[in-house]
Amino acid sequence: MTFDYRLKKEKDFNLVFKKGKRLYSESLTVVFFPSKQIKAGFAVSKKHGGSVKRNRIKRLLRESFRSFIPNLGQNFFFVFIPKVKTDYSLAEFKDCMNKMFKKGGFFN
RNA sequence: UAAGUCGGUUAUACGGUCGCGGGGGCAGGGAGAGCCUGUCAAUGAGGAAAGUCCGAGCGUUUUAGAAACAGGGUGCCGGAGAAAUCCCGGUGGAGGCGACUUUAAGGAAAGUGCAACAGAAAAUUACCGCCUAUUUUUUAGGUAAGGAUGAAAAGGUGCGGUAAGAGCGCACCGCCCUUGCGGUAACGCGAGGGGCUGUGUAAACCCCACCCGACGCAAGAUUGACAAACCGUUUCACACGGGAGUUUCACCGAAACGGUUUAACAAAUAUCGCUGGGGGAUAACGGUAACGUUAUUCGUAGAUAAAUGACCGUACACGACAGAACUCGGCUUAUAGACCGUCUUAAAAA
RNA sequence: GCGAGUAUGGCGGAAUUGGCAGACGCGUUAGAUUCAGAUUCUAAUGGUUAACAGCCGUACAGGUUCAAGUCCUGCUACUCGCA
Repeated sequence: MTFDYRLKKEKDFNLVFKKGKRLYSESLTVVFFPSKQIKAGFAVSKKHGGSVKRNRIKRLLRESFRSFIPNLGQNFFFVFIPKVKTDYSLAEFKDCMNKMFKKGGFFN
């Protein structure tokens, strides 16, 4: 997942959180808002654990989002919020993302 | 062999595919600029990166300069080091059969405070008791052995002594003074003398000695407008203001006018600070050691919503604690498993 | 990243200089009042125990002291400030 696909600025985050819509699944919440580009950000708080755990979660989320980029037709800002659990796995995140993208109709 | 003691090392390894961070080479595009694209081979978290408990560099504040007070810190001796409350070696105390561990360890005879309850009394004490005289139950005197209270009761134990007792006398121990020897020193070992009122607490205030200005990379710097900085000229003045505890001293003047500086971007990192530094590894020499000196060699993260992941294969001990955010030296805390060495005790054998 | 603070019953919140920990309020439980309930009144209320005594107990682990919620050190959790 390259530099261009990342959501960075605080303005953008605030925009998405204030005006965006939400979808829920077992281990993920996604907030999205239409825009010019596809960009994704990840909100992982201290509730999820120490810095090692938090980095691990972000890596897994980035990896799973990367696999969906070619299939996404419309341009949106996404913010993913994982739910607090003891264990996380890539397959679980991929599954949840797939479900939510189908629900929202983001695929081509 | 068992139980222990102290110290050290390591922190999954190798290969393949996709992906990420910061650079580099090559090729192409472009007037030009890492401005864009492609490609190649390298490279990319720790022993604690953590806590932020100390110290230092570095930055800003007047170049942090002088003195006094306030505030804070440290406190056996010697050494190492840029420095430190750390580190190394020793001394005394405490614990352990021992290897060894541990220790904020100056001053209570400068002064002040506190010592609840209990007890007669908590610092020049006398309730019961004991003894003597008077007397028959008091009064006066002597005394601090015994009782009782307490965490602590006025050197301890024994013998002598006495009306009863008491360092009143003696012996041993403790304390203080003098002194000899050893040690750089803390101190140790010994000799002589003194009968030797004076509790504990300074991690209570405090005294003594030594040290410390404050704030921190979210420090701070650069680029636009308002403005600011610098330079020059003129005028005014010795007052006011300027340091993030206070006072005094030192130091720095103020205003007006003229000139010079100004590519883009406007973001809570656009650029700098931002990584070569008291660096690491190996060897030799000096030192008990911390460490020092010399030689050789290595080139080693620099992000900013913030880089290490996914999948597959092989091996085994089946992988703990855990993620750089200016840098370095210590401390403290978390930590699976494996390996190496040191010494001690007990048992057995020789 | 840097700096500062707080922690005491079920909850809020006291405890002067170190000297009997849990004042006070709320809640809970039991009893009384009532036909019943509310209100009111009384009692109990940290743990261990059937109960008493004793022991333990101020986030946790040590230290100083005769004695620690209080002083010192470490550590954990939470809160606040700084562009």
